[in-house]
This record gives sequence, C-alpha cells and structure tokens, in this order.
Amino acid sequence: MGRAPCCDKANVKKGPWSPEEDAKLKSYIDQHGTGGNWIALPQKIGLRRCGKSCRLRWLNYLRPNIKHGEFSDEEDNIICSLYISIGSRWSIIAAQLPGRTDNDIKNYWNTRLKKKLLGKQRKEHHSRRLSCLKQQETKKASGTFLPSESCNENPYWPELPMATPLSHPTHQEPWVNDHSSLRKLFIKLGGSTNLQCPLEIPSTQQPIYENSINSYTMNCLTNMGGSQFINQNTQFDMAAANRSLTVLDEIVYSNPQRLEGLECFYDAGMVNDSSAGSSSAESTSWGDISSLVYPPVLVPDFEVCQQVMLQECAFEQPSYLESQ
DNA sequence: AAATTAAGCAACCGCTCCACC
DNA sequence: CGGTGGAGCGGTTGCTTAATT
Repeated sequence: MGRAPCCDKANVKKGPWSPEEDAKLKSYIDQHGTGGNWIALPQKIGLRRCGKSCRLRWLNYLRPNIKHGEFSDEEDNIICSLYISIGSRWSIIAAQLPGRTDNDIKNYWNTRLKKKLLGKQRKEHHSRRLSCLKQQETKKASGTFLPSESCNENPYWPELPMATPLSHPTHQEPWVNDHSSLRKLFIKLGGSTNLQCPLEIPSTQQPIYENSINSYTMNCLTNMGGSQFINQNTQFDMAAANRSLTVLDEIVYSNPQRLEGLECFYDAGMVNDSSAGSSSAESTSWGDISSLVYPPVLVPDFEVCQQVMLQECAFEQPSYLESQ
C-alpha cells in the first residue's frame, strides 16, 4: 500500500493556469496568506487544483517582485559560480538572485547558459587543437616531432590559461541571504556543523581576506568529505565528479580571468590553513558563510580541484585510486 | 504555405525532509 | 522513537512558439 495522494487526482485540473484561476489565487493569498496549508487552500478558494500546483503557481509566477525576462551577465556569473560551488541546488542559487525563482534559473541553466558555455569551450578547444595539429605537422615535416608532443585528445582536460587579475566585489554585497539554507546544505552534503573555517574576516585585512576565501572554500570542500561524489552504496560517483570538473572547465575557459585567486590560494595552503582569517574557535558561527558561495573568487583552478577530489576519493575509497 | 525541428518555459511527478503527534 | 502528512526540491515532461526546410 502506497502513500495516500495529496489530492483527488481525478478531480483536479492540470495544465496551464487561466487568468481567472490566477486572480482567485492571488487575491486570496493577498488577503489571507497561504494559511500554512497549501493542500487545503484550493478547496477554500474553490479552485479545482492540487495544493502543490497552487504553491508552484504562486512561487513561480504570482508572488510579488518576480522578475521575468533576460538574465544579466552578472546574474549569469553568479549562477555559474554557485553551480560550481554547490551544484544544482536551485533554491539556494535562487536565494542569491532577488526576483528569480529556482524553476526559472533551472530552466535558464539547462536551456541556455549550459549551451552558451559549452559552445564557447568547444570553439576554443577546437581552435587550440587545430593550431596544435598544424604545429605537429610542421615538426613532422621537418623531422623534429617527438611523440610526447602529441596534442591532448581529451576535450575535458585541456591546458589552463594564465591567471589574470580581477577585481573583487566588496564583502558587503548581499550574495548570501539564506544562511540557514546553506547550513542545511552543508549538513546534507555530509559536512560538519563545526567547520574549521575562517568566518570573521576583518575589513582592514583585505589581503588576508582574499586568502581566507580560497582556503575557506577548500576547507569546506574538505569538510564535506567529498561526500557529494559518494553515492548511497558508498561507491565513488565518477559521473558526479566528472560533471563538476567538466563544468568547472567550461567556466574556466569561458571566463579565464576568473582564475584570479589561484596564487593566493596556493599561498594559503589547500586545506587546514590555520593562518588565514580567524581561529577555528570562531568558526562555529554561521553568521558569515558568504565566502563559501562568493561567486567571483570562488572558482578555483580546476587542477587544484581535481587534486582535492582525488585526495578525497583516496580518503573515502582507497581502492578507487589503485584501480585507476 | 505547410511541415518539421528546435528552443523555451510552465507545470507535473516523485522523492526527501522535517515538524508534529 | 517511529509514523504521518505537508512543504519543498530537483528532475522531467509536454505544450507553445519560433526558426528552418
């Protein structure tokens, strides 16, 4: 026996909402609120809709201050950075973009942003490979070609561009407005609630701040124990890891200047960096977790990420590395 | 002009989480 | 502590519209 359905499936209307239905729902919620019970709401209004459907319609369309239309470059960047940091946690990503809904962002990512980035990466990789092959042919013709010089066949592991400087946004910018979601997310991902991360970063110590962000990010990744790549059967989820690396790679090539921070990242040490930011005693607070999802400086070098993931992998599944 | 294909988006489905009893 | 049910989330579907043949 399965679970009882949330509504009478035979008697509820499906499909697009009519303007009348929208008006009914909106005017009721405007006057009375949701009452904390979406299931009961359609009956109260006299709508032949499932409560879940009402909730979705309200959240994605009728709610005030919903922004429709084109995404800005800044929004693109935020989405990309957050996707790399936390994956497809659309609700958390949406929390960083006022007026955008998780559904909207999800659709935008799946239908446009992903293609945009992939297209750019493929194009660049293709031209790099062409020029590499040309050089190879020239060397072969002149008899100076060495087999070790052959072009990289793997589209997902190309050489990295040089890091270039990029200005940071200020620490005051409201990237994060849902700390509890993030906290939940960390716990969900297997992270400890006692993260050993620098959280309080004095505004007078900007250089330390830059270091802190990167070491903090890596600390958090480490605290997660790489658990996001371990599936329910405690097997390493190569597909998940590959996906993250591929996307990271896409971002790196679509926006090379974002590699900025790499040097200070190395300086700060990859993990367990005690010199960056504040002491671990301060780190139990979740008051300022902004650096975790701070978009522009968050995108680390993909080789470093690869390294970290492999380390995590070796820690979680020592046999995995041996088998490679 | 009609048929076909692709893209975009709204909505649904099924699952997990979590508060409450 | 376990069961229950509503809320919320992410993946997927399918309809509509635009572009192409």
